[in-house]
Amino acid sequence: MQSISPTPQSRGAADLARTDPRLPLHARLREVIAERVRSGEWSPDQPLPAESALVEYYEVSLGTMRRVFRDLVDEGLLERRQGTGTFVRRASLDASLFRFFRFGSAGSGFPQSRILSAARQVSTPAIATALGIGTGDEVLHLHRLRLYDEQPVLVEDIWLPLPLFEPLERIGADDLGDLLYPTYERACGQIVAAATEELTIEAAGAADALLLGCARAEPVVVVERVARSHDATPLEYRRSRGLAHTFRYRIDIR
Amino acid sequence: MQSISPTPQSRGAADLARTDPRLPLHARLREVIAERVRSGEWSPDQPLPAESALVEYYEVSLGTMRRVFRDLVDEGLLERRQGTGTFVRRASLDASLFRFFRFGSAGSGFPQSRILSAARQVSTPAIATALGIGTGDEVLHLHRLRLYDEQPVLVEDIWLPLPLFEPLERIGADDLGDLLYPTYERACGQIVAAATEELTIEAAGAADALLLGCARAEPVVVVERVARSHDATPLEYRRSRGLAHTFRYRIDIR
DNA sequence: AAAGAATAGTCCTATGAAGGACTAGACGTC
DNA sequence: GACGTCTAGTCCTTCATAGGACTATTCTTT
Repeated sequence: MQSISPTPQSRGAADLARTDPRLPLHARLREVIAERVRSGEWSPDQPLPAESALVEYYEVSLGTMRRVFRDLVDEGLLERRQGTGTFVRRASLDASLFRFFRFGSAGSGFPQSRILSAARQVSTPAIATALGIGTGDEVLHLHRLRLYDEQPVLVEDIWLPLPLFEPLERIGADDLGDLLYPTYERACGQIVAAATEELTIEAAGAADALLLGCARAEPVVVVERVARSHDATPLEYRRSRGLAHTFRYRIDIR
Repeated sequence: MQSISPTPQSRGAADLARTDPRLPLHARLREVIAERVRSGEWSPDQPLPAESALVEYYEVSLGTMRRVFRDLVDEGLLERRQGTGTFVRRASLDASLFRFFRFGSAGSGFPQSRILSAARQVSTPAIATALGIGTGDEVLHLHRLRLYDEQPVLVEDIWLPLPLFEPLERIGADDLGDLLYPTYERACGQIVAAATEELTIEAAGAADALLLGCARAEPVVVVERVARSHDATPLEYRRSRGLAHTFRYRIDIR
């Protein structure tokens, strides 16, 4: 007599069976889906399969499936549009540095960015730590000035790990555009999904003082950012400096 | 023949009927419950009625009720403990200012606070705006120094609207304790549920320089906080200053 | 008294089913 | 071509039901 097959019927149920059975089903399914998202299986322009399709594939109820999606939306991994579909979330952090600084003519002005230099460089320990690579590994270094209404506002150094961002070298510095993150995605297929920022206050160095048009040793706010992909790989290390007296940051707690 | 009563059966359903019927049921019920929480109907120590009881009272399904609770937990209004109950959330922001500043000996040291003065004062326009009262209305003003390992770290001015916080005047300045928010609750029945903070950078004034032990005009970080109750009434306006070179703030985006 | 077992009350997980709301594209009419 | 209508496909709402997990208390036993 042949033994009844103990294996699940669908491919999806098999994937689920591999997760920790002590966890609730929705938590297990969440990890399975999150893993597929992080692996880059779906681009931000293609919708994920419909919830009804996934319900069949994983053999769970609609309620469970929707719970999973809601958690992943809260987590910032996905976004849903009624009538349209479920999409991998594409972050929009590029202009966000400006939220730290205030300017004379709010609204009327326009932001601009000027690449001052772009060159290969050997990574220092600080850069290597931030990007999770080895000290001495080659990185791409961009030096950039950001303006608002023709006024210099931010000085930025940007470091990018190198095999990954090689395509950028073939783009002229003038063609990188004002927004870098869409360029990363277009040229290198890298999607920035999250970032950590650290704010400190220092005295302006000679070079920065010149660019920002202030006295030496004037206080500047330093924003250090590490941007990451969905799977938490560091993609970019950025150090931005702006005049302290234009700094203003607002935060709502709970 | 008597007309069949068109009114809902339960008191809860009647409350629901008064909300905007174009909204989904869970959104309407959320507002009804949020209003009851904000009105102070339940203290943070008493559990709300069980979800099963509310399901009967409002004549909705368990799924809808749980959706409402989940939204309110996400909003920071409630917290739930399995097996125990659902409670109004009590915020714990008091020590949080320290998260903006770093210190030499992390961990080992202990925070301390010293009230320098406590007195009635007539509110300036800035104070009145922050607290949503009239310019010239009386407020209670606390001047406070916060230390870490005996080292002065923060200078604080705190203003409290006055009929409300009168009980504090009867407490000796020395008995206010290191943590003010629990004292607000105990003495005045006011629960701090949320806050807005704004960070800017200024030059130290003479008095602050003396207290912080730094040179005049040295850069300081100013944290302006407006703390609010669940129903968004401003409870406290606070202006804290700390040395800029000890400042470090970390933020995770998405 | 102390340790363990039963219990009542709470929130949590999961399913199945029915219908509604919203969007984008195809189609036809004017 | 411009404008509506239709339609298939998506996510969204709501209900009813069943059982499990967790906590605090009471009761029993030792």
